[in-house]
Amino acid sequence: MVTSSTLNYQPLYKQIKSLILQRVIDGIWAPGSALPSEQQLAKEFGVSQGTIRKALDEMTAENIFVRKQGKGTYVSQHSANRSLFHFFYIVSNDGKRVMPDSRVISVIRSTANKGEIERLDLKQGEKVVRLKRIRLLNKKPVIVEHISLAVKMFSDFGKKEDIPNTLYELYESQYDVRVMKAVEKLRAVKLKKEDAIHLELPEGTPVLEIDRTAISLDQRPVEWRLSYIDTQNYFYLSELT
Amino acid sequence: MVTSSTLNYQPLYKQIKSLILQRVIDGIWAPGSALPSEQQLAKEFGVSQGTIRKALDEMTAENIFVRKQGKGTYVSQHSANRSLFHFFYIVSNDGKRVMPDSRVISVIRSTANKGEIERLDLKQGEKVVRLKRIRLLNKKPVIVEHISLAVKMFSDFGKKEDIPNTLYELYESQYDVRVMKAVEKLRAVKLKKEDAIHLELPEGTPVLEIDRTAISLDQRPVEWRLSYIDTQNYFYLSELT
DNA sequence: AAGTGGTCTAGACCACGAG
DNA sequence: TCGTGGTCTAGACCACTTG
Repeated sequence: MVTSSTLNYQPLYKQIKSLILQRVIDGIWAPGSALPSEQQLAKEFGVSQGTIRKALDEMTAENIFVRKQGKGTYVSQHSANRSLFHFFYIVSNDGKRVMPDSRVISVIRSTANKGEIERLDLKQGEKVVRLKRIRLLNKKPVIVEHISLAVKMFSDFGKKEDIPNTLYELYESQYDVRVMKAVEKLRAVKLKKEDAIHLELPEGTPVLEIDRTAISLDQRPVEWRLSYIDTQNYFYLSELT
Repeated sequence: MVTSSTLNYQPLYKQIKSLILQRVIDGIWAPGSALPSEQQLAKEFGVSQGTIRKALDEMTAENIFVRKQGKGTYVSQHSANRSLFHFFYIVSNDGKRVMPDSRVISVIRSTANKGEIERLDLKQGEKVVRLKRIRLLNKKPVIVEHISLAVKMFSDFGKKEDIPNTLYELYESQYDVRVMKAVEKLRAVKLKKEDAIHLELPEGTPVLEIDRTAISLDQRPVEWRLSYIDTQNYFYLSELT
């Protein structure tokens, strides 16, 4: 008899991986907290320490966990450092990373437009929150951001809490949504009149447009962010391997 | 007695890794050829198969090797697919990857200018080869590239052989230089007059500038490439994790 | 069937951090 | 000194490729 086992074959450590991932998604281990030790997990799942290790190794490579030798394995959280720098690729001309500041221009609620429906995987008529803000580097406006979120995921966004500099931390702490990945499409465009005011530049100046969709741990689109960047003194850094 | 062993500590598999890397750099295993099996390497280096495996695992992650289950481990080469796509992040508006064609405009030799000295780590007065070419997507010019190479590394570049579409393959096959990494700085700028002619666009059109330095296996800068891209119908794709 | 990479185990020991 | 992650081994077996 031909079994389907050969088709369904998944290495043990991959299976362990999804079991562990599910726990993270379910919030059984909070971001920042330590996991049980490898030995404990091995005992619990009934596999060897090496197998647990291989699962955790892969998840650490995916930035789901952080390991600290001699201490333990931790559920990674978007620390200020990480959310600013790991997803923030704007660098000053001398190559140094810079800490951006931000100022909110507006927060409005509306019905999703075509771009939002597409990128956030919404249905016609669903509601969104739109946040417009500028980001400053060395006190000068450099980026205008247009951010869209689905209301169903972020119902009271901007109503009760202040909007912090690093949004991904807020999504995680207040809405239990963890951004793990982002896809960016870059192009050069002419600065629009409405954005020109905020960047204090003439209309038509070439700016870098970044069309970013942020994806959560469970593969759902979380945020659509359209940024316009003045790259006269800063650039976007990309390292390819 | 306090030994320095604790300071010099390097895991066995790291040591094995550098021994193996040296062989690749020395060309003892040609690109595309198969390595000895893990068991053979283990025997040769006097370690266990698992240790060899860990070394090869890391090097595979670094794109130095390619593994094929049931067949062997191979020294990776820049196949057309890889050099086009792995270092080529321009995608059409519908998200599909496109195969660029290229047309050489000029090849000249000169003394290195300031930018070249800096990026290629040259001394004042050293010679460079400059290649200017356009790249076409669907028969239309989309990219102008200004490429600079150190003459000392690529002495007869452009003299005897035709210049192929995929330069990194040429560097590898003719000059024994393997590009393993590239750093790109992106910004939006106004199209210059000299480039405008080639892209068939008005002077001043916003274009994406990519300032790329390619780095070899042994960490030396190999190539400086300044590209200007018309992003009206194409964009630059960046995936962050 | 033979050979290769891929997985898994059980157990040992090392380096690191904290008490 | 203890507990944690990190390394290493020897040996077994599985899945994939080729003859």
